[in-house]
Amino acid sequence: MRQAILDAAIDTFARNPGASLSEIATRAGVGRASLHRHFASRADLIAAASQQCMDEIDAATAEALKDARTARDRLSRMLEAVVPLGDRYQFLVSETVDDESVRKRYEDELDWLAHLVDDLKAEGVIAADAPRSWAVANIDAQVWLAWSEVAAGRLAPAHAADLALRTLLEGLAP
Amino acid sequence: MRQAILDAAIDTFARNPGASLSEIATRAGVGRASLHRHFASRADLIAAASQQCMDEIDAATAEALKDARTARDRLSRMLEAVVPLGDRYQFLVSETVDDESVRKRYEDELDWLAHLVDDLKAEGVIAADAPRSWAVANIDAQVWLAWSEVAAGRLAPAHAADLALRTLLEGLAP
DNA sequence: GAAGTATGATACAATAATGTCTCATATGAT
DNA sequence: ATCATATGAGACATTATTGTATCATACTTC
Repeated sequence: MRQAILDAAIDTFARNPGASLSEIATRAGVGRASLHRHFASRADLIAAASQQCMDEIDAATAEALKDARTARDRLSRMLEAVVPLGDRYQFLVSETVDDESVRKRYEDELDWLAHLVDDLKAEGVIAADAPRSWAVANIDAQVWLAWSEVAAGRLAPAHAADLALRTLLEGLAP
Repeated sequence: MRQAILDAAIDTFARNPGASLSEIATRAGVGRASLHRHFASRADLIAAASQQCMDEIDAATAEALKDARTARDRLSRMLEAVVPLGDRYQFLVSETVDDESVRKRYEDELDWLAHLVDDLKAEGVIAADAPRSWAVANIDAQVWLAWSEVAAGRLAPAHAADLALRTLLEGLAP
């Protein structure tokens, strides 16, 4: 039950940071009193959800990257790991999360991506003239795009990360 | 003043559909009483903002597309017209807007994009094997990406649509 | 300067949301 | 079946938000 509440919170708060706890409880299929039994306050729920999202992303990323040798390898593996967690990302960047340590951690993540972009340029995977922040933003966007197309049933989970990588590097042209 | 309220509403509701009217008023730099003088209720404010966004997008799109001859031309001109209105798009797809006629209009827009994708494939601009919904979602994403990079001052407005088009079709590779 | 209009701050009533608590019922373990 | 625990529904007090209204002050027009 606790996880159902967290999942409902992540999903709902990502799109509406002002959503009521009643709405979260309803979406989780539990009573509001039960929600309060698991999470003493709104802030507690958000903090727990934030922690879970960050832990999941960190674990998936660390596991995926441990054997990566090239920057391109890192990018590919990162996408494989993170696309299934697109909704977790979305929650963390939403206005719901207003915690300084989460902010810091997210900024570290962006920093890591920026360095990855630098390495991709050095390897000639990404064009040297592509604005760095533009490349970072596009990587982030592909994560969410792939996740939401899978969630909508319009894309097979097994192909999502590959398609995101291909679109990111080669675009949609033939 | 009325426009300042609408702009604040569009900007704020896009990210937090549950934002309070006090917050909107503050961001608009007006008193809450003044907000109510212009918009009798929350729903009225949202309806007016929705109408404005749709009108702006429709006008810009119609103007941009009137001389387009190829599908690629249409795409390029659509991006030029719509990137500066990325925040308007974001507002319309947010959970704030819960109006059936707006929903319908947005779906018509997606339908138009899907047909554009078909034409782009027929012209060989987009790969025939690219999933249709994937292409549509990527076009939408590039609008928002370009808009937000410009808003953050990381991208020059004059280059945004071009960069979006290039990234969409050719990706980030050299 | 005078008159008319607009505005922000504030108060108020009504409603919604939050956190706390109780109780009848459901669920799980034995 | 019995007992212990968990749960949802609802009540309650408090806080936040919304819509309405008032008033002193600011602003605009002449």
